[in-house]
Amino acid sequence: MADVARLAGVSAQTVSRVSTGHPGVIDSTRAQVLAAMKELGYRPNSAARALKRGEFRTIGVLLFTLATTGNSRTVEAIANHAAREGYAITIIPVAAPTQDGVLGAFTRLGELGVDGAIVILEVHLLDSTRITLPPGVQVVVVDSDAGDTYTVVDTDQADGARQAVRHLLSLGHATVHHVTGPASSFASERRADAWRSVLASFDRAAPAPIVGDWSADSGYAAGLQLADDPSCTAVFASNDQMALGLLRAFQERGRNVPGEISVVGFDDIPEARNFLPPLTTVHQDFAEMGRRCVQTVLRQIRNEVTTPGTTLVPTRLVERSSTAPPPSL
Amino acid sequence: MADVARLAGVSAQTVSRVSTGHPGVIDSTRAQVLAAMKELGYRPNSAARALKRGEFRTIGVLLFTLATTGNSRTVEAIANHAAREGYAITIIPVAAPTQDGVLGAFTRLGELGVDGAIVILEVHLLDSTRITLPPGVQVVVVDSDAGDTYTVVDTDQADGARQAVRHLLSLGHATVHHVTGPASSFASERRADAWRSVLASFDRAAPAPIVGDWSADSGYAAGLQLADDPSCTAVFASNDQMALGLLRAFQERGRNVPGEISVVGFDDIPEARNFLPPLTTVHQDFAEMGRRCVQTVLRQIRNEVTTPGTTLVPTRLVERSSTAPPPSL
DNA sequence: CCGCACGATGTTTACGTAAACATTGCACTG
DNA sequence: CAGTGCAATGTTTACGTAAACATCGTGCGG
Repeated sequence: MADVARLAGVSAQTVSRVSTGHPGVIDSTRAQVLAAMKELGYRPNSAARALKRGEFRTIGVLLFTLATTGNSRTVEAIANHAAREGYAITIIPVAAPTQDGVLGAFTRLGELGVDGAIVILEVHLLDSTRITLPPGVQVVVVDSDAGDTYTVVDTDQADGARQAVRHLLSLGHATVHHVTGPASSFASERRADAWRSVLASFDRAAPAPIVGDWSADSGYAAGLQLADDPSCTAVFASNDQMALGLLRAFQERGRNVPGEISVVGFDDIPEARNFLPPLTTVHQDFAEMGRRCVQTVLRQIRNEVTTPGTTLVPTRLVERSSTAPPPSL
Repeated sequence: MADVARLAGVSAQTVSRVSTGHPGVIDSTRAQVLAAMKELGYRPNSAARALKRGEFRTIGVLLFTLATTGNSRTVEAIANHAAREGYAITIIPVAAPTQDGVLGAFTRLGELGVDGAIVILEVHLLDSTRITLPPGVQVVVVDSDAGDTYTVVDTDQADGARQAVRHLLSLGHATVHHVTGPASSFASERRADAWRSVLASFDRAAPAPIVGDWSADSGYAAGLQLADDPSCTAVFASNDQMALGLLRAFQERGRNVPGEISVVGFDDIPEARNFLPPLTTVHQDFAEMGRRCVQTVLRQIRNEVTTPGTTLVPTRLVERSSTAPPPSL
């Protein structure tokens, strides 16, 4: 900066004013400074800026994996909205889905130069008293019911699942089987709860759910099991990948979808409309998730206040060709 | 830090020594300092650290989207390996796949406090003379042939495509159709080139390729076209999503896969093994990609030298159930 | 028993920026 | 034409840390 000032024949402060776009610099001066900056290839040093300003203009995103569609799309939306607000995002991978892994990630978060953080983690990993948030770092949590402690933004899991199950029942199915995500997942738990409660509200017996792990393979395994149960005419899978596995299993066992069995997924990944048959599924608005996360953290950062509470992002059922009335009708 | 020093009854420098794990501090002193840190909830200020040390321990990742499997899995691997080396990663989304979008991203990169960067972009967006790299920022490029200018790490696209095409020819197919990715994609171009050259080396005519856009929908559209061509018995799709679309189109048109038509994809996304039928595809090792990217940038950062050149990550064909000899045999 | 060497700790300083305050000069008013 | 006010620019200082150098004390060899 000093070099630029010298070359432009002004003070360092004027250079600073130009580089921050401050008003009160006459055009001719500004032009000189800009020329000098260009000639010397000057770039403001962000560390010094952050030090001086006391803010980093960076948001940390803590997550365990980017491999799930939901996470990667949420992160993408977060990155885009943050960029629009002039914030960068830093990914902080959680080494292992354990208390220690989370603890380590939070430690790094604290050392990292971040004004706020978005935590995309199963909540039960968060409730440890050992985790101390870096002071001054505002946090927003996704996929969690910690609404009384943290600020939470989440997809309306329950409503999505309700729509799925009601859709199947309204087609005439006697009941709906369910393939869940892993037990550790809050989202999966919510969806299962909603599934159970809708069945209960219609006085239908809830078959024992089959526990999957989000992978298509686990859906396939579940499908092999369900295919042999002639009473099974409708399955609600907790995500689209598992639904894909179901479709394959039913196809291999000669059970026609949707003729004999209907399948509904969750997420509406882009591929879902090209499954065989095209999948009826619950659409999640990941872009909106990201937008609200960013909006919420930024509000907290700017106000320096934490307001616990949960924001729900609505879902909607997308009807395609994997659902139909049961064969008996 | 001053407060901690006062409470512990030592100098600020000693606090610094403890917090950086410097040797030469007697245990009793260290314990006092640590206690004081804990009591006051002290966290080192990373901006000041970065300013003093002249490094940020952060790597920027420039990309256009996280929505493709390849990108998100590569980023995940990058994040994990970087974390292992004590580096954080910052995502810099490119607003639009245009020169201006890229330019903006590079500008932000320069302001961002980053020791190096990994650029996951189509190369033709990079060759603008308007793009000036921030001095001192080392760059590694993915999905590009800019090996003479930048350091490039990439999947061995050509070899993967060659394996796919050779596999189909060795099954007895007279020729192989091809559904490409978007014209702007370097990876797609490479795969198409390899497809063409293998056909040429076997003296087979290359049918006109169909241009897709990576989406399953575009694969479906291509499939509808190909299904009506009775001479088409084998298709190589440039990614798995488009292969999925092909499968649906063929199924809808009553063309049995693999009985009448064989399909090969590229990427080996986790879902591919649960397609109908399970997809033969070229496996990409994204984790290895990420590892090499990080390794390469870090080497550059540490040596402060740029060594142009290309590192290729090998691929391998995974044979599943979507390929078989052509019906005539 | 003196002095030297080394280990432990303290003091000074600089990293690059921007806020706060100081100064300059010019236009406009009475 | 002097005085006033404001716009443009300059000067000083502090942000939190860690390297470099300075100091202190202790143990050991001669």
